[in-house]
Amino acid sequence: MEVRTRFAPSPTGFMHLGGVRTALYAYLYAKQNHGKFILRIEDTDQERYVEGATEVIYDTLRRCGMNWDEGPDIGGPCGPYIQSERKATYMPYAEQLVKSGHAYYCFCSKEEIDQRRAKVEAAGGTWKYDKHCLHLSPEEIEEKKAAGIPWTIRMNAPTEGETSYHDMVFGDMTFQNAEAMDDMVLIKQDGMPTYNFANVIDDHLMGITHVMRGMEYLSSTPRYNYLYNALGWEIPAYIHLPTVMRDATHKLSKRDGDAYYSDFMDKGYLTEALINYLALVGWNPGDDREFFTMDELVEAFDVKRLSKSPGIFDVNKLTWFNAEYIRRLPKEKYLELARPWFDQVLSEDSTDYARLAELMQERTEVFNQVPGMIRFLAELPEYDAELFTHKKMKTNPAVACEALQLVTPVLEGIDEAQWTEPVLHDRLMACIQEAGRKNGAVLWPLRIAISGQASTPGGAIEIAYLLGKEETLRRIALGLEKARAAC
RNA sequence: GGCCCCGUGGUCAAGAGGCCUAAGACAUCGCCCUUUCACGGCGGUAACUCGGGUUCGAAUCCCGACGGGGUCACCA
Repeated sequence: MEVRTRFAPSPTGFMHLGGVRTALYAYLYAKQNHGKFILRIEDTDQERYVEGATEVIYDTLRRCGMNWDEGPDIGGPCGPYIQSERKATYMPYAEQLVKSGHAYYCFCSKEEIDQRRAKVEAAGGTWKYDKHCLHLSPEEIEEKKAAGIPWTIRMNAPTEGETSYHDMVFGDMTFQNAEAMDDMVLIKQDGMPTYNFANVIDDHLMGITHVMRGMEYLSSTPRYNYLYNALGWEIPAYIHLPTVMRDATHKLSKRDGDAYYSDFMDKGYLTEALINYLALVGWNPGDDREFFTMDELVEAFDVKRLSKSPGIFDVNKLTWFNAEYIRRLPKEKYLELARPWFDQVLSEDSTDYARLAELMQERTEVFNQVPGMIRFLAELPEYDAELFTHKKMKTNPAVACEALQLVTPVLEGIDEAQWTEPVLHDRLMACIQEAGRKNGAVLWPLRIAISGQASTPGGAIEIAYLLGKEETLRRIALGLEKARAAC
């Protein structure tokens, strides 16, 4: 039988990383079994409708390389793939369940239920819908409906016995019906199905063979199975996934500002790196491989190697992956991606972007660090003369003074048109040798003077080249003053 | 609180009774390379939650405790 998995997000406007990972595993499982990956939008909660939210889902999935075989935009044999457009398909099944005694009309208002609930809880009990409307006669039901009293349809949950099912990750699960089941609402007052109901109906109608979802559904699965059985449908295989956590005690959540796919894209993470990392939170290939393309993941993925315990999302490791992916980028691609970040503080008219990109590529972990790393090129930062002191280079302000004086005429003597790294290198090295100095003793102060900071992308020569003759000389003069004042 | 799940270093994790004086990766620390930083190379610190069993032998099996998470909506 063909494997069919689905990703069924609700359109909230953002793609949660936990959701991205769930989608990823569902995609991988389908593809490695040469099956179909289906996208379904679960928007039965009309109050939560968000403009443009489905586009966010499409866009994210596409950029991640998870192309769906059936979905709202491309259609398919089981459409429509948006639940709000399927409204009419759910009611008949609900009515069928009413007829067979597995469900019933309920006319209780929210307020009435709240009251009864409060009473039970005040008495120290645990509330569960009390089947108040279960035994309404057909006449009573018609009367109430005719009177315009809003109604819902509730599942008539069994109060005894137990339900068992098998999960491909967690193994065999057994629940006492009295504990795990309740008369959950199937059809809401607005006529829309609840998630619980629509999910079951659609998964069946769309031929989903393997249901992948977060482990928070582990304990509600008996209720879904009850529905499948009541409808006479085959229960799908279940693959519940461990939670992605922020730390040991908190889930990744929007409050951290680090839970959404877009958060990471905005910061300058690469989708490939994110996917690669995410795949490894909760799953591992069983060997030491860490780098995977999507195709390699499809090949290597194995449900049996899915973890049961929650995984903490480690930004450190993600960042390392990102840096690795950035280093492996072709030069041109790097420049293309870095350009907007360069533009934040520099202009291509005055800076050799291509060269800057070469220098920056191996130092970039996340693109949002780039502006801060190159800002000194646009403007010499305030710095302390103490920066001229470096024990290993054996420099201090006094040494810097001499070094800068030594170097000034040499640089002044270089023609504007000759201001290239090779020329800079040769002239500088020649004069250093002639003066009998150590490279570091001259180049360290030079770099400090022209950059104003201890750490820069590239050494004195590269920085001088990037800055150009005029600016380099200007900064050296400034540095000289500063060094002098400090001796 | 009831029910369910989980428990190897700071993090991801290998480990499915002896191969474990417990792998690898990230992070961290030190050294080397180097005109800084980074990259790279080398090395170090660091873990089987605890307590009982079972067994000749347990990180691996069982029980309990403890810890953490999940779930108990007309939200998904």
